[in-house]
Amino acid sequence: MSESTNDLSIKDSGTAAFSLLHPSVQRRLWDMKWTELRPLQVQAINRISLASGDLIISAATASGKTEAAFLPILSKIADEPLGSVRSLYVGPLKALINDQFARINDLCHHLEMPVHDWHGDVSASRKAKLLECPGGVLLITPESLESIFVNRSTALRNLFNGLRFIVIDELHSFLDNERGLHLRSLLSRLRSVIEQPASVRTIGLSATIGDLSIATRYVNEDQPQDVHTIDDKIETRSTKLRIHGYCWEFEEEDKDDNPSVPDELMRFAQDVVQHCKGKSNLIFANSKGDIEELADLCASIGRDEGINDRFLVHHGSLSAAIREDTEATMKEGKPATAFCTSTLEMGIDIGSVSMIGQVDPPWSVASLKQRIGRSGRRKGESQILRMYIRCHQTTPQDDLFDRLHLQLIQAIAVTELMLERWAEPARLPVCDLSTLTQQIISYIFQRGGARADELHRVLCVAGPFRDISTNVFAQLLRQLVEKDVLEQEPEGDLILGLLGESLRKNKGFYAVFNTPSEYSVIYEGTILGTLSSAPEKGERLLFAGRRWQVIDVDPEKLELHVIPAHGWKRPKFSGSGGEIHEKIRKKMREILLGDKKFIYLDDAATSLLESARSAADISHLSQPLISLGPRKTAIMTWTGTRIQQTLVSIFDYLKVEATDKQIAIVIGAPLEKTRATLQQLCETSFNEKVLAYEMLKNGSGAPRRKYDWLLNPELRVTSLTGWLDVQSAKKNIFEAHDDKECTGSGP
DNA sequence: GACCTGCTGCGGGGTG
Repeated sequence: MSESTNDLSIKDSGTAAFSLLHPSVQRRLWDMKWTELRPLQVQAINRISLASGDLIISAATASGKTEAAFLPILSKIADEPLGSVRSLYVGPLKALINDQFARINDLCHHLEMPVHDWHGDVSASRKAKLLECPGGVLLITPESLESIFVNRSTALRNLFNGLRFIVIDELHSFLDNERGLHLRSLLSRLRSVIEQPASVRTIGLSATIGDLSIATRYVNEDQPQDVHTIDDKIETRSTKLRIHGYCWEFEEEDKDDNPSVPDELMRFAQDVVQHCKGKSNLIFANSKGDIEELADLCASIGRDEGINDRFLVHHGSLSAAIREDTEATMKEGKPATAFCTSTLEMGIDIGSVSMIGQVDPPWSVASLKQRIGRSGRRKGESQILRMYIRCHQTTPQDDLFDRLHLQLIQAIAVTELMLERWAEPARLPVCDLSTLTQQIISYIFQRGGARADELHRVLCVAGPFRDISTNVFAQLLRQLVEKDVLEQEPEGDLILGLLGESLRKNKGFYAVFNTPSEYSVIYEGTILGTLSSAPEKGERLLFAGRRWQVIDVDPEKLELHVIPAHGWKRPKFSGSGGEIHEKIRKKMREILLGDKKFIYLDDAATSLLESARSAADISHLSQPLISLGPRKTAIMTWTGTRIQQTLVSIFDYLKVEATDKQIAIVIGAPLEKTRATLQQLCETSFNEKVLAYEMLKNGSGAPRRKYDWLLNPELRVTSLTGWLDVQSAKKNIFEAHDDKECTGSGP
């Protein structure tokens, strides 16, 4: 080795940590001309090299988390012989795995360490190579890990028997959804296959999250208190913020093929183009339709004004080729703006971005934080965020909730909460019988059959489905036998029935999340992406940042053929939204009823806030109940999506007409009658099951999971009761009701 | 009113 440690100026704090690394890893860092280890990396190296147990590294994007984990991991497994994968890396995206594969391979330059990747785009021959000679590091998606359990069950033990580390990247993206539950189940099943599961350490890499206790429970449910956390909260980059307000009369949808563009919409798009000009930018919007529409409008303004910047699109309904094209253009570093959904929120490297735009408020503070983190990644640069908020033009005769400009108020609320360094704590999913069903099928197929008590032990006692009682589990098994998903053999073993076998054979089996079938949009044999519903033949269409005309619709093959055209029409996508946390709505109350000034608002936003506040004042919004005329009363709930939905189902049950108005529930009854209803509500004790039945009957608001259609009503209700929040809903009403009694004055 | 994520086995045909 020609270099000596003297050539390095790795700072003192890092020297000791550096000395803990394997000589070949050290040598690679010299090659790469690293001059220092970041504090986060020093901590992680010490922890992984010198201690035992699980670990969570929580830090902003681009803080060097991957190296923090893999420098010491590679050092520890460097001299282990082949014969088993030593470190399993699970990532949520194929693109992320490709990125990380290159980075980890790079670190292994001087090591005799194989690095394997396994996901849907990896060739069968590469997969065969791993199966033939397992060793080193394996990077994989949860779905591909599932495919190993289903299709390579005999190779499982051989592959993983000597496993030492499990790394879960972007851990925050797994905490509160079915996919994360799926992954937990797979990892728990993996441990049950290997000889010394206790010696496997789990390391989670996460963006900064609100509540680390959920993440520690995710990583080690038995001993969450033993999970060490490295929380790198230091945000050295400064943030520049601006909220721009716009206000116009929105047109009804579904007009002709060339809708006119209102002046204020034009002003908004021109502002976006001005702010973006000559730089690299990401503009996030809340819907794919918005993205297509705005990208088209900005591109045409750019052309008219002779601006050479590119305006691109990126969202989940576009083909991989188009998305990769956008990513590549962004990476080039030439002036370009990508209009995108949360597809560009996570850690894929798209180079340096100078400005982040957000059209309308984001649904969560956590997501806003992630988005801002994508800008100002060069040393010394600040993060720049511009929010563009579109509001309805209103007159005093309009609906109260339109006059409150809730979009703007929500934008200020998430901004304020972000400045307070708060973010939504995740909630682990409860009573997810759909994902449990998928795991039952998977386990039975892996083992070629299983007894009921064995299934229960593996999935519900050792695995993550602990919140499901023995009784409900038995009911579920009976139901699955009834539906022919499972069959019981005379000796008592459960095997797959006809339906179970066909579900398992379907290539969609490996994912636990819902994916409805959609139309492919095709131009000259190339698939541009997908649409959930087909426009009529001859209609115009904005798609993938270009204008098209539909020339053929094939409902059998689900194909939509298009040719370039001039007119335009916003495309329709289907989707269900997320949940808004109650703290955001509480903050909105504070903003609407207070008089605090916000320096980051532009003039238009400031005057919209003023008019919202005066509407709030005139309508006595601080009161818990507001009369909206002879037949309508608003109950001011100021709470999150889940409690709102629970309250609506309570009113449905009481046969009272109720509508969710974000910050309130509007009752179809006069004030006095509503007061009586609330009195009744406070005195009644509700059975959650009854409410869940009510919600199921109305078919609205409740989450729909992939295999819910296999459940009978009783099991559906059981899984819904885990989602409803009756206690908090009643508390919300109690407080409002008590408040009224205390103040003794109605509006 | 609204995001995102993932995917195997097998048979047919072509090439060296």
